[in-house]
Amino acid sequence: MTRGRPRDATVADRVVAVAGALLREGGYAGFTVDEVASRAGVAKTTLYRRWPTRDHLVAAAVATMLAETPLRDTGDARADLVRATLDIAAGLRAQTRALIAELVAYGARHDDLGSFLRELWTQRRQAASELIERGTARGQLRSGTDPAMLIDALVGPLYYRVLVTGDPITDDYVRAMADAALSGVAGQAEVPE
Amino acid sequence: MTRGRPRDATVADRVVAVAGALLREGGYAGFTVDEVASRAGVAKTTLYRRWPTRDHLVAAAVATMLAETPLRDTGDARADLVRATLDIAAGLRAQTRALIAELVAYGARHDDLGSFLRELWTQRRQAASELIERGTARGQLRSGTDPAMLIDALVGPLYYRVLVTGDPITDDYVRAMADAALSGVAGQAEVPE
DNA sequence: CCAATTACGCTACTTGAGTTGCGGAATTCG
DNA sequence: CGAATTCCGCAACTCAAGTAGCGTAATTGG
Repeated sequence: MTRGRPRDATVADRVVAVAGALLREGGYAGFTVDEVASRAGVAKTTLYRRWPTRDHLVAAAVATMLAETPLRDTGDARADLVRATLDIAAGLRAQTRALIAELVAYGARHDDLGSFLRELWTQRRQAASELIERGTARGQLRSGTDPAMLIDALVGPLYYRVLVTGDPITDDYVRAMADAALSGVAGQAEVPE
Repeated sequence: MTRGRPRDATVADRVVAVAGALLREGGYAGFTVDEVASRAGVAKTTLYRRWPTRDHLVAAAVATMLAETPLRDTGDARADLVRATLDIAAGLRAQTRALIAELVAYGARHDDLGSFLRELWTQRRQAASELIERGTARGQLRSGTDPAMLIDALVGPLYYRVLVTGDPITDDYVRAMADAALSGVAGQAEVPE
């Protein structure tokens, strides 16, 4: 069907794997496109034919690194949300702050890359929204709770601490903040238990 | 007292002014050290003798750009906090997202620069903390309110929206979120009015 | 088999960040 | 004044991101 020489299907996998390894090794520093190309046994130009900038390459590597921590729906919306928030906090602690910050900066630099990253977050937020709506339907959260605002209230302070203030994120902190958000934004359950 | 040739005191002012102008003009892109040096009539080496990296230079320029929106204490802690949060939201809207994101990334890249920036935020947070404590003392906020957590709840979602999700920040959104934080984290006033 | 087509590798290039070395200018102390 | 000291400008350099041109390999259609 397609006329010319087919793309080497192994290139993408090899490159992303090498890129991820380099990021884990030396973090943001020590990540050069030349090194990725050399280690993956690919010409730099080939690399640029698939990922238009270094930032795109980093983003691709990080996207595959994001362990998909699934969002469980046990029927207790509050407990599930607290758990999910704790998971996110753990992820933010584990992944170097620098990597998160770089990703954010990349997203701001390139519109297309920003859309790509926002797409990633949106998928995860979508699942959380549905969980919140089910919880609302069950009467575990105040009716009229805006899912987006609740998510912002739960997750926003975490990113703020990691990216801006640098304050530590303890599990106690997360729990306290989640309780506050659930009582403030989500209000009291109308039909307690 | 000091022996050798004194530093040209006008250099810093000129450079920071030029840097700020360049940032306003072309945003993050189009900001090159060479261009700053050339426009300020200073050798690039001189520039690097004062600011160790380009990031430091950008940070210095932005720091002076930060219009010090004062935090007023009218005696009504809740109203003052809502107002301050609206001011911050306005600032986040005005300054290009890219600039904020770059600053965050810079802070993550260089420890020293990160400390410098965190120092900036800390100063402003300190003033807010004191306002919250006065409000608590007046009984306008639940006693035992943790100032840091309240600030996180107020401001965190804003940065989260700007940096991560890209969702817009309307005044209505800010007000709703502030109300929720003030009822959730700060609880009800023990001595209403 | 042959032409068109597409992917790949290689070399060389441009641009901007950051460094190095040196000579000259300004200032203080003796 | 002269020596020590510190700042400045200049030119040349290294390094990494990203680009351009060209030759070649692989594949499909005729």
